[in-house]
Amino acid sequence: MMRLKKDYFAQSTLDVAKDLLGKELIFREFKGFITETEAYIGQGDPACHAARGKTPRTTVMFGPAGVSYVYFIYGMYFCLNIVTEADDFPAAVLIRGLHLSQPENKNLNGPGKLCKHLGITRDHNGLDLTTSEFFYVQDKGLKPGYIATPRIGIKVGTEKLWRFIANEDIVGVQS
DNA sequence: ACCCCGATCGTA
DNA sequence: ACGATCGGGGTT
Repeated sequence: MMRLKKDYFAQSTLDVAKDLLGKELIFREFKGFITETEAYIGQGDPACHAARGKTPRTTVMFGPAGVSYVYFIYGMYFCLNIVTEADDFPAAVLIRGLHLSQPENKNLNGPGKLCKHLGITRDHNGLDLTTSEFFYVQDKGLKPGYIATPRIGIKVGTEKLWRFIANEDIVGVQS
């Protein structure tokens, strides 16, 4: 079975964020390899939305691993995360880049652009990627190398190198 | 009820 | 470097 299940997402967030590079994300008719991720861990990470406890928005991050966390930002964009770790341990991996292979060959760099292109909105918050028929992640055997950098767009937690970018030569052109 | 500002992006 | 655009969440 290639599809990633709950045990996979329930691992440490940093491990999942790195390992998701090169995995294939499926959303409806769209299919593509994950090229960039960021880790957010509620405990000790002030940049994480869940850092100051459970709120209506962050509730899904406190729930089971493998569930989508989609949030609205800057009045016009949505960003897709996948919840990680054990129940009641708030953490998630932000999907920042996707190299689409279907239905077109296109590189989607940036979480806002990615969601806009795929049509991911608040309606897709809280979906279980380990059971959904149209929204899931699978392992196609790709294991790209990567680099780690500070995360983008945050003002706290910038010392952590929790952004992971797959090597271009394996999964396609970055930017 | 109010107000500040953000896990972004396109344009300058 | 900056503006667009609006919901979340802390504060009053």
